[in-house]
Amino acid sequence: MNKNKYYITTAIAYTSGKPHIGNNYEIVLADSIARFKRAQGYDVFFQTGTDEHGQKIELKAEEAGVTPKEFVDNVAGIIKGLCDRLNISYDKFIRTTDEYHEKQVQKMFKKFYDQGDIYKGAYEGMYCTPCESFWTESQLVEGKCPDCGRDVKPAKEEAYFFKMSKYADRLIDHINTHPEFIQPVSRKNEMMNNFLLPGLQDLCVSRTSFKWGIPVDFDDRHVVYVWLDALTNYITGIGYDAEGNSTEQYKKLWPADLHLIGKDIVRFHTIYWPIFLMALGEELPKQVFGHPWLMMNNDKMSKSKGNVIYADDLVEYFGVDAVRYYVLHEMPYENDGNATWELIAERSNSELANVLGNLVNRTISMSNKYFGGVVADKGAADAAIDEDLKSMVTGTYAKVAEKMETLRVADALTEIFGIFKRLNKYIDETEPWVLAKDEAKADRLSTVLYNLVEGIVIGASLLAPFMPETAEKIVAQLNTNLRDFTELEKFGLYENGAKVTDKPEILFARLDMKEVAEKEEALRLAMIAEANAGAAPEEKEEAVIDIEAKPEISYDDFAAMQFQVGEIIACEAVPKSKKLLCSQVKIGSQVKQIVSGIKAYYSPEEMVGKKVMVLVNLKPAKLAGVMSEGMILCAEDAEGNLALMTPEKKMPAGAEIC
RNA sequence: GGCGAGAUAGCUCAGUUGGCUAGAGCAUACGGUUCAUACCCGUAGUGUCGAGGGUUCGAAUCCCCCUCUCGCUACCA
Repeated sequence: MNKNKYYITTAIAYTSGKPHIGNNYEIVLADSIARFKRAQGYDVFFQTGTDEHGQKIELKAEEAGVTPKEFVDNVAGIIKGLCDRLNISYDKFIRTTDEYHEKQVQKMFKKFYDQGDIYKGAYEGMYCTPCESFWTESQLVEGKCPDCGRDVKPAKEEAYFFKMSKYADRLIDHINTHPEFIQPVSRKNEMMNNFLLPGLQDLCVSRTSFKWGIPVDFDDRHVVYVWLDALTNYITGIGYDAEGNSTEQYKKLWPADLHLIGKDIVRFHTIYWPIFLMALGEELPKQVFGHPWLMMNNDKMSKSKGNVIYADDLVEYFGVDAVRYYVLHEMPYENDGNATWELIAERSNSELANVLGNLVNRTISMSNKYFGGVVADKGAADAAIDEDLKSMVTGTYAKVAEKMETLRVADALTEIFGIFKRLNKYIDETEPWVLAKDEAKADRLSTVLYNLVEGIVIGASLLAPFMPETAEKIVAQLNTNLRDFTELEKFGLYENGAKVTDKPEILFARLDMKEVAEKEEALRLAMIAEANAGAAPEEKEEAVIDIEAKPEISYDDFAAMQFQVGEIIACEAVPKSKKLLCSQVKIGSQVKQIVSGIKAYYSPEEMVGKKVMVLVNLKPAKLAGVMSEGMILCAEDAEGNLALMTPEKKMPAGAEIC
């Protein structure tokens, strides 16, 4: 055992709305690791929190008719409530609107600027409001945000940039010399191949297009943009000071031992965050683990599909530990996991109710039935059977600890349940009900029951970091306490002659699959109804779309563009591309080949015969290796749906549009 | 298009440097048992190991090629 510190963090949750179980998975995982490390004797500090700035929140607040602060206060409250329901043992809940955080972010920004890491430039491109991301035209997918698939607006703004390239070589070196830094390793390869080796782009770290953020104190038109604001929570939360007056706590805890994050933000945690830290002259975190996602029916959760699962609904129905068990045990290390109400119910029945709950119940029942609840080791051992049991039970801690060392939490749980399965088998081996019929074997029977109780106590103690409530319930029924981790390799510490409860409580009731299905269906319908009710007025509002105004142009600018009606005489999908159609377009007497990114909205068959609006004199270019000699024009709505522009009356191919 | 991962039992997956009749869990069937929440214990399976070719005494494993899936990324006028 040791007194080493262990600083673990989760990503901070964005407060634009209530998170679903897929988001909560991370914090349950972090919690089980934190609890396990604590039990091992580490001086653990576990930080989580909320990311509360940005344009999206500004807009959401406006929609809701409240101030941004009121909005995030509410959501942060919801998130804290979920943490409580999930029994999360965080030591610190940071909010990026906390005053000390905002102050330090300003100081860091200034420091970077003063030392030449941040410079002022201009950002021009397409902006996605929900993602708060700028994209170059070429990055867009079908003219939409490549991240979320939603509409983007052209925008240009003055902005501060961080010189990433300055630190790239050092980072590459660090990653190469610290193979454990990025986990799983497949993510490391992606970062190296896609970003670091080709050359890092500078990162935009400020915005002028919205106000809900931390102001840049020497240039108040700017607010600090998301990553510099959010990532730094890991140090501001424990008392970092950019002017050198960091707290003792900070000096003790930093660098973090583990940043637990979703695989979607690995890039920010393994590239930008380390570089910020290098620029601050601070050490890098020891490990970043990008965990996979929890899917619903192998599909992304969506309110309109009615398949969003919220932790509080699950906790209410299954109980907190059944939910914790499910997400911890069913999530693979590297691939996305899957969840449905049926799967959770099935797991709860087969593992929790049958294996664990029933074991505790039958053991206590027998103790009461045969010995009035008194559990005593009468020393009547059957060496062949008992020693195998004992060595299995006492050998489990080492196996579990080994799995936890590499964050194989699901495997650790499987090891622990091995104890309970082994104990069930022990009952069959010893057949207590047969022993009970023979007075001469009373001592043997007593010892058997003692061994069972002792085994359960050890198993429950190991289980405590993962299912704290259940572990407590078990030892309470056995009238004892959870065992310290230093004593898990000893067998026989249960107080000889102690008495178990005479009213065993059912730990996990068996669930009727039909009822589970009905419950799920009811929630699904309610959710769809809510989504529709919410969506209807929204659609009305979006009947009109405003896009950002472009600079005025002269008539000559306009006249330079040649628009004509084209008739599509043939069309086929571009091989090896996901979104492109290649059309042969008849314009007057000539036929041009034009490639367009509209495969998602029009099939090649339905394109043929259409009269469309074509920009004819656009410089030809190769798309996905296919020559394109113009542009077919489309209208686009807020969702990014495309519609071809066709003449309102019959017009011949080649007719000029002017 | 680039880089990477993968395809094994009905389902989820494990199979180290090639080596006995290819495994585990869940689900299924059968048997045992009755302390217990109709539970627990045991037994049994079934596999063209994605397709094809090659190296080898021997290939799920190594090489080539093909098909499909997935991740990251680029392009998408």
